[in-house]
Amino acid sequence: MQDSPGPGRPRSEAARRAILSTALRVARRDGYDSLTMDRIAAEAGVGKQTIYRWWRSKAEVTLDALRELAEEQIESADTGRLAGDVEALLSQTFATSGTHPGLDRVLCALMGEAQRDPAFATLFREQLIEPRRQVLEAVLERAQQRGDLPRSADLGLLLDVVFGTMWYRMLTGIGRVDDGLARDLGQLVGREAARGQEASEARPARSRRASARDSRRSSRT
Amino acid sequence: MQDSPGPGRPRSEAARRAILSTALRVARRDGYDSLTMDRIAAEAGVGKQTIYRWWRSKAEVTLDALRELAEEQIESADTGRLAGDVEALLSQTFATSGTHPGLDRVLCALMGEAQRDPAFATLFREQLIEPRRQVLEAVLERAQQRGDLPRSADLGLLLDVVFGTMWYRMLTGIGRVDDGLARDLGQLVGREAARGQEASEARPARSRRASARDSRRSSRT
Amino acid sequence: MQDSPGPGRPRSEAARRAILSTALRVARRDGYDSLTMDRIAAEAGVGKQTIYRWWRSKAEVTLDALRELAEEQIESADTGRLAGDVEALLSQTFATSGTHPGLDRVLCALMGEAQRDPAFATLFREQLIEPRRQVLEAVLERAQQRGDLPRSADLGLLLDVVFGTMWYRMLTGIGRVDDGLARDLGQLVGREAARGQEASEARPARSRRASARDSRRSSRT
Amino acid sequence: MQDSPGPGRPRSEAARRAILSTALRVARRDGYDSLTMDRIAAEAGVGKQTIYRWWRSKAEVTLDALRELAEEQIESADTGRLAGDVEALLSQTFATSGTHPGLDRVLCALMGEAQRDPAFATLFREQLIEPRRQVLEAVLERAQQRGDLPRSADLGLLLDVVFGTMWYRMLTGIGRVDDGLARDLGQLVGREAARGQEASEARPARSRRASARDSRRSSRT
DNA sequence: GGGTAACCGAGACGGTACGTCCAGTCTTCGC
DNA sequence: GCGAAGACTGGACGTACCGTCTCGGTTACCC
Repeated sequence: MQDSPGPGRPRSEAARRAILSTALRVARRDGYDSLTMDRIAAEAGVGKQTIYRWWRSKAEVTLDALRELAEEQIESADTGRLAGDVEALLSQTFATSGTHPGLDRVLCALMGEAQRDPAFATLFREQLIEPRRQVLEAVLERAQQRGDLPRSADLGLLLDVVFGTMWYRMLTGIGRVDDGLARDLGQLVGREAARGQEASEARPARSRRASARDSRRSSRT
Repeated sequence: MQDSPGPGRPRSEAARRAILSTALRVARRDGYDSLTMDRIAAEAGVGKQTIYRWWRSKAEVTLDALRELAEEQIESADTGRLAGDVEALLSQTFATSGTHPGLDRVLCALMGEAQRDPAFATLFREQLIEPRRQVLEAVLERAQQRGDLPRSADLGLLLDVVFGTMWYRMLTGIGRVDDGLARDLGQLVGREAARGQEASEARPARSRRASARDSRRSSRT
Repeated sequence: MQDSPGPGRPRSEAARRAILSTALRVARRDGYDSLTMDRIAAEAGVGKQTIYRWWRSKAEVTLDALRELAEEQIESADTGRLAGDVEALLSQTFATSGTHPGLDRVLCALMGEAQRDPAFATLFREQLIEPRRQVLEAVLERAQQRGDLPRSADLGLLLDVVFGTMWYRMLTGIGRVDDGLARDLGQLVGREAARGQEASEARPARSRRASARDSRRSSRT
Repeated sequence: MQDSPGPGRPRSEAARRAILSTALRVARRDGYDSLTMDRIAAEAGVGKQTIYRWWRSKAEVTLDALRELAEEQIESADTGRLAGDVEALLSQTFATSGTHPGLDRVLCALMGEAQRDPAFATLFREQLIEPRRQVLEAVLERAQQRGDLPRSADLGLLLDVVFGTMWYRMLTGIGRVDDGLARDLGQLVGREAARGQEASEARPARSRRASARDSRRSSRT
């Protein structure tokens, strides 16, 4: 089962890289809205068809570029305390935007695109939203195993709260997305954990979904 | 200080209403993306210039229509308990989307537009985001006066958390935005209040911004 | 049979003059194409309705302005010789364009408008084309009475040739419309007169239309 | 020196033909004024951009269509006599309008457009006006070589007179443009030739421009 | 001297065409 | 078969004018 390239010219890695880097560069420098397929093609020295052969829209190109850029980083620290872990994780996430000016705006633009194109919305969720959730979820589950967080805690809700607050500030421009927010959210999660533990003693461990990966059904209907 | 109409033909109220209702109807029925200036004009029986005379984009038209629709509702209940008040408020907010199918998608689309057009972003924040924040802020301040919520609480953060979670679920499609979420968030705020009270006893009442209207500086830098 | 103005506010002479002078001024300065009804109204300090009440189009306004301007001049000299009379008349006509820069271009623009609007074409012919023809026709008829031009001469054709050459040069920009042309055309008419006299002796005075006012039927079908 | 097509998709000949024929058909049937870019695009089944890629205005499209239509015809007869040659040439030219109803109106409309758009005026002169002049000029030069027309004759003036009279009648609607006119103008030119010959004997052969192609300087200043 | 009627300015109205931009597809040649 | 180049259809955009309308207000006459 070797991946025989089959007949014909193989895909050009150079073109692929040129497209991705051009898309990200233009989007960061001039704003995502001034990014057009024609412009990517022109600036990357590439035919438009070559782009359409591998991606369905400029949103997917940008997402791909972003995903590649972010592939390195997702690493969760282990400070021993839940609040500290969360804070460290968020702080690290926010730092990326700091070192890459304009990246946060591109991120917001993609969230905007996800509202217009359902196909892209799925991709966006799978490749950008979910991976982050899983990292934080891992941190929370580790806390559960340590006993810092009761088994009954609604992990999905906590994920939504943490990432929701972050996205809300980015999207609306209300409030900064910085280390202060990382600390605030870390402490909030920490307090919820403590509170949850008391609750778990009071209430006899109501069964909750172990995984928060799909929190679509996490709320009571 | 009457509003003298000035010279010239007065603005047509009929055209204004036709434009707003057409925009909202089309956006809800066929999706915000199939809403075009040409189509609003055609279906409202109106010249395009008449739209551009009073609004700058279809986003502003839709926002105006939405604002008018929402003008009635913002009423905060008073259940006597903070968690109950928050839950009631959110529940009521979510109900609007329930009774107006497609409205949530329009809302998300507008949040998307706000990412592309800074001028619209400002309008969107001022006319849709901030009014909701103020209603919830009033609830929180009432709780502070009742003593249910310590003076030291960071109201801005609480607002961000509550609305952030709601928007995050709407925008990503992860998790429902229903009465379950209203309850969860109400309880979370309630717990934060209790926790804050203990904290306020421990820490000697660090000065915090009284108003959370501008939470832009609410995080420690 | 006095022209009792009847009831109601009388027409504003000030507005009429402002409209005509504005139209001519703008058309001469910025070109006829940058003349719009809105602009006339704005620069003349007049409501658009006031223009439409008295004229049907900007072409008619301009024609009116032009007609008023030209009302003074049409005066035919009498040099005693046909060629001299024609040359003097044309020379005088061309001089008007010389002293009023941009006027020739406006004239050409009106000829252009006459191609698009049949109603205006009639007006244009009656108020600008025909009056000039009649002046020249009078000169020719005077020559006939003097015996300088045979009765059998086709006056209509001569009028067409003289004015046609002038208009052709103005419209195409080929060749100058100046005193040289006036002399050339004067001499040409003079020669035709002489030639016609010989012909009239040879051919036994075929009946020709006395008036060239309507040369529509002047050619043999 | 072959015309290598270069890279990229070659221009669509089908689209080019569809555009030209649609433009001419609509202009002839419904009048040049009801010809719009949108309509050409729609009826030709073509994107608007494709029209704008190759032409600058509907005037240029129509001119191109007209030019293609006229490419066949310009053929000068040789009757042996100057008057006959001119008459034959004009008669043939007028016949084109006869066999293609509405074509004369389109021609007049283009002359009108030339008054509004200097860029088009140049094109119009080069591609429609000048070619006709050159055919007649060739006839006149042939006459000069035969000795029917004196070397001293002002060819430019004769061209202006002949075409000027024709255009004047078309544009103003005064007088027919038919075989009668062709005969009248032929005879007029014939008489001028004879007259010129006498003059050339009297006056000692004043130097005149050999070519009348550019009669811009043909008149004495 | 109060009606009445036609005028006046201002400017919003429905509508048509414009010329541009971009999306997504198609068609050529060359590697 | 992939890739660069670039022309293609299609559709929305935002602007410019047109010719009409609807205000408040003015100016004459005529009873």
